[in-house]
Amino acid sequence: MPAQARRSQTVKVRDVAREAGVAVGTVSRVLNDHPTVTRELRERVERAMAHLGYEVDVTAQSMRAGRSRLVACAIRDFDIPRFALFIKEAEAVLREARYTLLLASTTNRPEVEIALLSAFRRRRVDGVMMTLSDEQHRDVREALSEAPMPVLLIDRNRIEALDRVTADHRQGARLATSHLLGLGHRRIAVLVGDTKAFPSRSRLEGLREAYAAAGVMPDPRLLRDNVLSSEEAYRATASLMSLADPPTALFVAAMDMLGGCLRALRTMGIAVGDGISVVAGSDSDLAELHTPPITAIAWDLAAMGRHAATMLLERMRGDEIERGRGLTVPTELIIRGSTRPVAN
Amino acid sequence: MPAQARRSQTVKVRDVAREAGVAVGTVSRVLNDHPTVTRELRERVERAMAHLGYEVDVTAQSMRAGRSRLVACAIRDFDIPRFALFIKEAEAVLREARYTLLLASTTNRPEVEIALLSAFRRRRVDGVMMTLSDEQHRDVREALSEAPMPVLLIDRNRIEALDRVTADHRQGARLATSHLLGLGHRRIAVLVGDTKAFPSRSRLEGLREAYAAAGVMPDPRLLRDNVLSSEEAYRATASLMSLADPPTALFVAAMDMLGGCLRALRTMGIAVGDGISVVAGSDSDLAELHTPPITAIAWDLAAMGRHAATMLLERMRGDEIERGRGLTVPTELIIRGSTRPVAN
DNA sequence: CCCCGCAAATGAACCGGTTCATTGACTCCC
DNA sequence: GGGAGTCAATGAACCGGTTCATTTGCGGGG
Repeated sequence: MPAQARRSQTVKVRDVAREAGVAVGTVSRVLNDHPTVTRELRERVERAMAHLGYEVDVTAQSMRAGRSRLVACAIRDFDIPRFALFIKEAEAVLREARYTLLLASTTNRPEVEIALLSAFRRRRVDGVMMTLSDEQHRDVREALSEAPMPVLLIDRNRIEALDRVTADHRQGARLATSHLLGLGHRRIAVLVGDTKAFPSRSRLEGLREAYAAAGVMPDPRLLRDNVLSSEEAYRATASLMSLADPPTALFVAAMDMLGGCLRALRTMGIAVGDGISVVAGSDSDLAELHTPPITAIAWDLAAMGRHAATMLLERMRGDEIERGRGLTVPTELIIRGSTRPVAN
Repeated sequence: MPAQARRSQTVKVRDVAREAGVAVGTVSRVLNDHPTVTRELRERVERAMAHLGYEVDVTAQSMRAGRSRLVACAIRDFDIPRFALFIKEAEAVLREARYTLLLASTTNRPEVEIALLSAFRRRRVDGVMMTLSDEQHRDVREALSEAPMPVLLIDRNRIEALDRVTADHRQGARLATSHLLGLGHRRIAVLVGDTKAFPSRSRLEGLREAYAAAGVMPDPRLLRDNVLSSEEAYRATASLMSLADPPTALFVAAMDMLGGCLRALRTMGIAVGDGISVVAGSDSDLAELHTPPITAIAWDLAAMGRHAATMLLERMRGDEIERGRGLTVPTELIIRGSTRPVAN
């Protein structure tokens, strides 16, 4: 069927109005559940719509209204297994409120974040939830402050004016570190991600607090930051375990990096538990079902997704709420067999 | 700032035209890289845009053009870790082509699939890639055939008119089953997902082919279908292993169900490898790093995502291509320590 | 010098809804 | 009976781009 023919065939409010013998304004009011329509006309219009197979053109509605019923989610990389849960729950909440989710990857680069914000504006997106590669980045902050729609930060907290949903990574890291120190470990290797971002900064804080509480000094040579991929985790672990005086414990304080570390340990023939104590920064089937099972920090990403969507919707509704609300989901340490007293 | 004030402040083509001293048509032609604009005017218009901070309104463009530069992806559940890879790669290809990805979950229900197709039409979405809960569902097929935009099926193949990207699950299942039969296993338990959908059907075909080639009859009492969640996998495994004559091998022929099975085996104190041979239907860190490592079927989901997006874009471009093109990515069996000769 | 042909530029009409000032009908009350 | 008040319904104007029939300008040929 030629596109043109199809095009001219589509049923419009005009056609519905003619069929029902009413004005276009009335059809529009029926469409939008406006209260000032008599039951009789409403029914006539609805019959006409059903009869003609009418479907509103959302692009026309968006153009007129200046909003799109779209909510964008931009994160650094959606190939983080547990993050899918966040998105899944957020989408469910948004769809329930008759919004559609728009998804984009920032690849953790400021210029992409800025370009996406601009694209979202041009699309008249109604709200945005996103991660940031660097909360201090001047141009990103400017783009955020100029954004006409509400923006909610995902696991970021440095921009006071914006709403945010975070996990209590500090607490998790503190628990994990205290646990290891309590088992007598003093040479604890730590892998963290991007220290410009909240989660890693926050974990480092928790780590330091635990050391301070124990009256012990951390060894900076055992810290590896900017570990953002499994391959980097592999290399970092390999290099740490090759030190003259290797660590007795490994704290993988980044999301979804456990696999890379375990691969390195296996390659080097080092046994988890006996050879080295391991704590995973995020829980997973792998951590739970490994032999031995791996002590891990856990938090509820599904709840984060739901809260993020809910808070953003509230903000979009324009309710008079104080700016920069923050919600923090707690973290817990699940102690399993991979962490053992240090051998003397 | 009041929305109304902001609203009236936005810069429009009209304003750019006035500033540059040209007609609105010219501004539009510059925006769309139309060739019949002299370099001088183009530059003047571009300067005016930069000066005024002009941003096109995509909703207006969409309304006029009847298309939105949106591509929708609707899958049954995005909380399938490996699927994130598909989406990630598809999004990258689409963004490269200046399309934005719209994401929705069908929760594997036909009525949701139909509702989403309708919502995509109303939004003038330019293309759709999706899974289907049941390719034979009458109403879904009708909704698909009435869709004005191209639809590409993800790992589904029963609708001849539609393009599709599939994995060769039959091959994977055949290899896995032959491998187990070759090790002497005759009591092989099998978990599959929804047999109304292509992947499970296809795996069952491969399974039967392998049995036929070996001249052995499968035991239907060892088959569990409709295993769609980890919890169901747990229960199915537990029930299979409680049989009077329990299986010697377990073929987890569904995506991402390995965790549930392993949990059940662990709870029952059955050792993978010695106690039972296990094959995973999809590869993962868990399969690779388990002790013993678990034999698994692997395929390239990233490539599937790239191909899906590329094929859909070609179709959207309206190129004269035969309808219903199919692309199949190969599967391979990665043999690891979890599959051993049957104990006699 | 004039006319033709071509290319560049113009701006009104259009896309398909929503909004709101206006009209029309009806009720209520004095 | 008539005027005020209420409420439903009307439809032209509008949202912000794009398109295309028309105009303008310019070079070249006769």
